[in-house]
Amino acid sequence: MARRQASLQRAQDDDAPVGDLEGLLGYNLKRAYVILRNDFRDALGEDGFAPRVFSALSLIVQYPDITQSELARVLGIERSGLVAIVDDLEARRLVQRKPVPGDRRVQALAPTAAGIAAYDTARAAVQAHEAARLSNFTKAEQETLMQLLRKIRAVED
Amino acid sequence: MARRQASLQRAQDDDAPVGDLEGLLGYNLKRAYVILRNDFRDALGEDGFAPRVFSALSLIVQYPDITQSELARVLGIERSGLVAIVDDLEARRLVQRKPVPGDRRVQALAPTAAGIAAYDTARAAVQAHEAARLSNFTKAEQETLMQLLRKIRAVED
DNA sequence: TATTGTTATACTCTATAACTATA
DNA sequence: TATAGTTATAGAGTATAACAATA
Repeated sequence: MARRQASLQRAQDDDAPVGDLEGLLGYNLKRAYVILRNDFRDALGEDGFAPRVFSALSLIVQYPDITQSELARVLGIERSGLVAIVDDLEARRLVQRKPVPGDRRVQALAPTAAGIAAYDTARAAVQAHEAARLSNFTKAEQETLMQLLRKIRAVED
Repeated sequence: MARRQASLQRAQDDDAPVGDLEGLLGYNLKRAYVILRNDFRDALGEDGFAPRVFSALSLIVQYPDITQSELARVLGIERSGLVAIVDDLEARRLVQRKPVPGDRRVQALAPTAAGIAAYDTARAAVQAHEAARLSNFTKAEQETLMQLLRKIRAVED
């Protein structure tokens, strides 16, 4: 604990906190995550998709007839939380719940044509904002960062 | 959009989503952040510090007599949100609000002896959990990851 | 008995706006 | 006029528990 009682000058320059927090992965992840989440909202505008809704739509478009339970598991959220997300997408006529022959408990989720189009538009906007945010990164740095972030997930208990 | 209608097999293996989302920084950040946040809670236990309270305590311990406004700015949150955090720390007798001679609007924040001890304990626990989470990372990878995450903040608007 | 989708509920996090006391 | 701290409030986001229909 040698840095205690140091000056706050460096922190006052920018909004870069100093000291122990800088050395903690959780803290650095949180700060970076908040920046990207705000970028996301800027990219999709006032009544654009919430991040979770975008992620759900992405999977429904890419894996049509995915069920809600599968979707919840893949996204790492609760089934109950998915209801409002799918309600949202269905209210916008971007996704449709369909009965599955052979198991009447299950609802398969399929994108409408409008859903596919809306997803492509949103994805392009998000990707553009991310590219702008990473404009000071080399391609190699971008790839390394993504790879290391995925590596954290690889060990998940 | 070539991957559309592909199989969900890979996603079903683990909880690793596939497709477009994997290529988005925001998504990868969110997933990694959630893992580290859960680790943080495991590290500090049932009624341990919330992440924000821990961060505030960290700065108060390292920069005693920091004001609430400075603290809010450094942490990137609103002044109003800091009240409950400092209330929490003061209720636990870990931090004290002190009047500042010369400007009676300001409250300086100072850690108590118990606050310093509690911080050191908590920090050690968090660091241990982070080290465990990163056990499959080389030292160089850990350093690269931290550096790239900080680099995202460096361009913040 | 177990699973899918659902509802109800509550709790955390956080931003906005307005207030007060000081400057 | 502007700033520090505060209060009230509301909106996300998300987890838990319980339920009905179905397997």
